[in-house]
Amino acid sequence: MYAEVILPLPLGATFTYRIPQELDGKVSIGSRIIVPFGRKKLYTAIVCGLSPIAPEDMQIKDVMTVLDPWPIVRHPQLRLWEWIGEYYLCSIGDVMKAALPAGLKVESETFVEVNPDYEEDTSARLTETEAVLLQTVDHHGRISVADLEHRTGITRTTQTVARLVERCALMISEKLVERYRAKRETIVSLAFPHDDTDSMHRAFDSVRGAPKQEQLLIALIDMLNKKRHEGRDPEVLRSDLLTSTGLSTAIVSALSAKGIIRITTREVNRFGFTGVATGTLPSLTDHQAEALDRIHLGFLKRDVVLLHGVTSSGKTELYIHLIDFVLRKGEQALYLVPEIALTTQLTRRLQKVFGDKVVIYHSKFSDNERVDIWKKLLHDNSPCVVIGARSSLFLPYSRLGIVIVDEEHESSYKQYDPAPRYNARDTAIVLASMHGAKTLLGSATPAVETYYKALSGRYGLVELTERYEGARLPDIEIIDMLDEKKRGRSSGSPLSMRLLGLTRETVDHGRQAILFHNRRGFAPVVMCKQCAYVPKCQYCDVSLTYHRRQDEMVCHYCGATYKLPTICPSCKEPAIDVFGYGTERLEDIADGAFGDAKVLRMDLDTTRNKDGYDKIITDFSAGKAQILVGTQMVTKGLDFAGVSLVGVLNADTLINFPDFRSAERAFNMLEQVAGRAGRRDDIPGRVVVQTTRPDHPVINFLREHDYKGFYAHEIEERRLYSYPPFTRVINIYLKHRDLSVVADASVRYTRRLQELFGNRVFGPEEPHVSRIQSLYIRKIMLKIETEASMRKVKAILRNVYEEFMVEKSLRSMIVYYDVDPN
DNA sequence: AGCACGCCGACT
DNA sequence: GTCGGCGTGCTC
Repeated sequence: MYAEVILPLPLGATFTYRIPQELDGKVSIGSRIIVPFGRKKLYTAIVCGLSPIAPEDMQIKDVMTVLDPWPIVRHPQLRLWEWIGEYYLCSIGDVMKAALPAGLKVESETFVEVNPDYEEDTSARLTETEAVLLQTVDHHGRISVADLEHRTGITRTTQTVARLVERCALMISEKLVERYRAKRETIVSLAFPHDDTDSMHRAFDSVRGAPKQEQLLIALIDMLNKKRHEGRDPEVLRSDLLTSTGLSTAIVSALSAKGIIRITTREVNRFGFTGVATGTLPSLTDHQAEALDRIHLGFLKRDVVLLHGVTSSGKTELYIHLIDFVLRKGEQALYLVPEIALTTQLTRRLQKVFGDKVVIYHSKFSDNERVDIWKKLLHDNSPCVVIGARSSLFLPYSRLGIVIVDEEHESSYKQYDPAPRYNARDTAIVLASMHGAKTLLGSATPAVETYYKALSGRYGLVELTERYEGARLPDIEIIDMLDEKKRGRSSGSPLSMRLLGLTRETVDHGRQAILFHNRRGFAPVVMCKQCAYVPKCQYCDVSLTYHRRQDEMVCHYCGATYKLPTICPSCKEPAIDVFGYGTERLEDIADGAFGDAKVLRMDLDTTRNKDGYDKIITDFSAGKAQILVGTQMVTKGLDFAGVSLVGVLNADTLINFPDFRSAERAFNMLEQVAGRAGRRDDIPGRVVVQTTRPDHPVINFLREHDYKGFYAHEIEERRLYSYPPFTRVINIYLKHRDLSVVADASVRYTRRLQELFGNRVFGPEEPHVSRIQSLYIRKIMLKIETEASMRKVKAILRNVYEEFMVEKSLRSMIVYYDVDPN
């Protein structure tokens, strides 16, 4: 038999391997196997097909190992992988890379060791590099090539190592590096039945004169009796035994060696939910109950229903009821959230109702944890609800009943880099349909595309217009910053007098304020006051942001850091200064301006580690701070009861974004932040938006919280300029290290596409950041009618690509697609 | 994506 | 000659 195989590489094709006799019958579709690929590398591959026929004119290698006794990828998953590859124009290997947690993708590494039979041949002396390498290997024993290069600082060892192997000095081998480790616990129990008094006496006799062993034995018997008394299994965790006695593992081993106790280990899962599930569902208001009925009705006719509910209208309660409904049918539910960050508050809520049926899955989990969850879903068919970010689409569901996509409009559902550049919301709908399941999209500000589909009848539509317990939407006050400047009041401060006053008032009343600003770091502009020189990133063609905490300039695209120059590299004057405001500086200003009010900051820099985000949220909701300064992050579905003021410092940065989604993005984001104010009816919320464009449509609709008005306005713009949902956009990116090569190639590429697609092609455009990590970029945009056949479009795109890639000078040009871009 | 191979220029 | 840099082609 022959296995068709997917490799985790960006290669278009699948590959065929022979299944050797000894593995006969052990390989099925979805199996995880190890195969040799290329000269020496070993990779994890997933079997996607089996055939008795060998492909012709090809040397076929053998499958090396079958890693698991059963397939680890289910059929519907493989179909989803294929769909993503097709639709988002990337290789299935790219999809596999994103889908499998790293712990399931073992790879080989090359190791070298000294040949024990090697004797120095004095007639042919070693070169210096050879000698250094040999010496290092000798010193370290078996060492990986990567490690060797790291230690010696020699970059190209392969040639040298090859020569040393030829001279029989070194031996090389490929070793599989297994990353996954199951969590194990060590259990201690008596080696004999507890009522066997003879053995018991003998045991105590044998520890006489060893007080610590005796102490441990007594403690163990104590704990075991207690467990037995409580009707639980008579076994004790070694860690519990050690902490309660303060003794070391050596004592445990000694008792084990004497045959008194038995030590066993077992795998445990990492889902340590220990709380108690109340199992009671939240009660629903009349409005909510009605909406729930309408959702159920909607699902009778449609596979997708949009729940359009204003902020604080209690969408989560409805989700919980829907999940419960599905779990009762014995099916699984997937609850997608746009940011990992959102999960904490939500998880607690769901766990209270569903207890250990709640499974959390996102990228900040360790790899081992993710593998555990994968395996749990693979073997355990009992109903559960998975809460997760977009990667949780890839888990091995067996009987999915519903997918809920919360905040479906969120742009973070779209993966931008690396491939697969998929939208989790749209992929969720496909996944659900593969399982015969339903999809519920929920949002206060649905994406224009989604609302359009709902209005045109492709999706069901259920609206929830009442805010929880009648709480009013906050009043929105627009502050014209040009006006403010004219009156000379702001004097360069990022806070208008009005916002300053309101914040002070809020703090004085013992309430909380959120200040939203879309720029992190201390100062977004570094410039020479003398000659206007602006330092840029050497790889990315963007100006740098000054971060004061680390006292360095940071490139927000690639993360490169630079020292702040003391003298201007251009005019040699000591006139370098920083300008503008980022969240770091805002935190400073707020700290100084509001007396003893405590200020917290939430942005990428303060939430780097796993718990950073949690800590800020817990502290702020516990009232440990009065002011929260932050970027985007503060807009995302957080529930702070004490917040009565939200300030948006610069709405212009949102409005002025130069792409077709900027108005939508700005409206959603502003409406979202506004929703953070006055979550309780006893504290009226107030929102202050500072802008230099108070008459912009986005601002006008925002003032009235008028989503439908905004939609009606925006959909006309989209129709007028043929943007989604009336067309499908595909962006084509060309990258090359040489500016003249991309510049020229992109013009010709566009021209060629125009011959085939006519006026559906736009560009080439030099993107905002026209160079990232030393590669120059050009963008070509394609607007295709939604009814057009994607298959044909894809075929044409592939042909054009092939046409250009035969040119020698373009071989090293990178071409990739972004389908349905943000 | 890796990795080898081949060509080129620099160093000794 | 040796070493490192870089472009090119191939992987069942």
